Amino acid sequence: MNASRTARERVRVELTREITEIARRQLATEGAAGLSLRAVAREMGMVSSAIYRYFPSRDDLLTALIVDGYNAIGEAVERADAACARDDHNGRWLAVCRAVRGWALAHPHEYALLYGSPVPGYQAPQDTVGPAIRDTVVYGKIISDARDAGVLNPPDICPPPPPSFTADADRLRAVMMPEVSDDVVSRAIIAWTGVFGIVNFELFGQFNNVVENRADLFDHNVTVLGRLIGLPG
Amino acid sequence: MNASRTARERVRVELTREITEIARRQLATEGAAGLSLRAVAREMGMVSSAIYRYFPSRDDLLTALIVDGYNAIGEAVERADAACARDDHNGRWLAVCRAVRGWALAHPHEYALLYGSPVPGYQAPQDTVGPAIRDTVVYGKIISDARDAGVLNPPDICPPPPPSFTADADRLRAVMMPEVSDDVVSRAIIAWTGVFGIVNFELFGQFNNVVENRADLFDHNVTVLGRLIGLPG
DNA sequence: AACGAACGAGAGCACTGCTCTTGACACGGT
DNA sequence: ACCGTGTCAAGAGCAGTGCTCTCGTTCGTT
Repeated sequence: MNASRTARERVRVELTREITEIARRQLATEGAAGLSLRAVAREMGMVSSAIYRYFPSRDDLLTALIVDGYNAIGEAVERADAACARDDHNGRWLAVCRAVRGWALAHPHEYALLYGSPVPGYQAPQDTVGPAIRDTVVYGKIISDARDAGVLNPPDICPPPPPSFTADADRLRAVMMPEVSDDVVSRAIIAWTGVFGIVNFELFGQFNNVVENRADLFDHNVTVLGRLIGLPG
Repeated sequence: MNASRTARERVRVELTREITEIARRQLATEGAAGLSLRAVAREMGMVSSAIYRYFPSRDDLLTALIVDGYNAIGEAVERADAACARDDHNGRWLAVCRAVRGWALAHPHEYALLYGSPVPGYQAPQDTVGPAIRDTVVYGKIISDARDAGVLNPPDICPPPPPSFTADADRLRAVMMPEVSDDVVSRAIIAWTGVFGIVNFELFGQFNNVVENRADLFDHNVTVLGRLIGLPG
C-alpha cells in the first residue's frame, strides 16, 4: 500500500523534477520571459496540457524555479563561508561577496529572477521567504561573530541612524544578528545592499563601456564596505 | 510644398508621440512584459499592423520608452540638484539620491526597465547611452565640485584601489569628474551603486517584511555613503 | 473485481508579435 | 487638371503563447 503509493508518487516527483530541470535550462538560455510551458512539454515529449497536472500555472513553475534559485545561491554562499576560518571575519565577508557575484555571473537569468525586476503579475508566495534569506543569514552571522569576538570596530564617520530605525533593527537582530547595535545593523544594510548594487550594475549592463576591470574593483569595493561595517583589515 | 510636407510630417510625429504616450501608460500599469502593440493600437482605434509604420518592432518602441525613461529620471535628478545651493555639496548629494528614489517609487515599472533585469532578447542600441548617464553626470559634478572647493575629505578607513583600476578611473574622470583621485572615484562608484542597490531592494521586494521605515533609513544610509566619499557633514 | 482518482492526449479559446497584400488617399511634377 | 508615386490603414494570416475542457485510459485503493 505504502510501497505502491510511493511508486505512483515516485513517478510524480521524478516528472516534477524533470520539468523544473528542463525549465531551469530554458530559463538559463532564454530568460524568464522565454520560459514556455509548451517548449518544456515538447522537450519532455509530452503535450502542453499535461504539464498542468504538475504545475497548476506557469507562475507556480516560476515559483519553484525561484525557490531553487534562492537555495542555490544560499548554498553557494554557505559553502564559501564554511571554507574560511571561523575567526577570519574579513575573509569570510570577502568570500561570501565573491560567492554572490560568482553565482550571479554563472547564472545571470536566475539571478535576475531573484534580484531583478519582479515578473509582472507574479506575486511571490510566502514559501519563498525561507530560502530567500539563506544568504543573508550567513552574512549576518559573520557580523555577529565579529561582534562577539570583539573585533568589530566601525569607523566613526557618520551620525547614528534615526530612532525610527530601531523597530526594523529589532526585526533583523531577532533573525540574524543578535546584540548588534542599531548603528551596525544600518551599516550592514548599506554594505549588503551595496554588494547587490554592484552586482546588479555589472550584470544589468550599467558598467558597460564604463568599468572593465570588474573583478578587481569588486574585491576592492567590497573590502571598503566591510571596513564600513567595522570588519578588521 | 514644404508646408504640405510638414503637414504630413506633423501628423506623423503627433501619432508617434501618442503611441509612446499610450505605451508608457500601459507600461506603468502592466509592466514591460505586459506592453502589447495590439493593445496600444486598440486604444488608439487603429489596427495593430498600422503601428509598424511608426515603430518597426516592439523592441524599437521599448527603446523609445527607455530613452524617455532615462531622460525623465535624469531630468528629475537635474532639477533636484539645481534647487540646491551650489556649495551645499552634501545637500545636493542628498537631494539627488532622494530624486532617484522618488522617481523610482513614482514610476516603478519604468525604473525596472532601466535598472532592473534587461528585457530578454533586447539589446540596448547605442542611442541610449547619452540619456542613460544624465543622472550620473549630475552626480559626478557634485563630487568634482566638492573636490574643487577643497571640502572633499574621504575618511581614511580602507586601502587604496588596485592599480588596475586606473584605466577605468581615467574613463570616468574624462566624462564626469576630472582631477579626482582613483580612491575617490572608487568610493564614488561604491556610493552610486549603493544608492541603486538600496532602491532596488526596496522596489524589487527584498525589504518586504524586513525594513518598513524606508524613507528614514534611505536618508540615513545615503548620508553615510556621502560621508564615505568624503562629502562634508 | 470494481470503483474512483490521477493521468496524457487532443481540440479549442483568446491572445501575442509580426508579415504580406490590398485598396484608399494625398502629394508633386507635368 | 491630371496622373504617377509614395504613404498609409486595414485585413487576413502565420506561428507561437497560457490555459481550459473533454475524452479515454491507466493506475491504486477499497
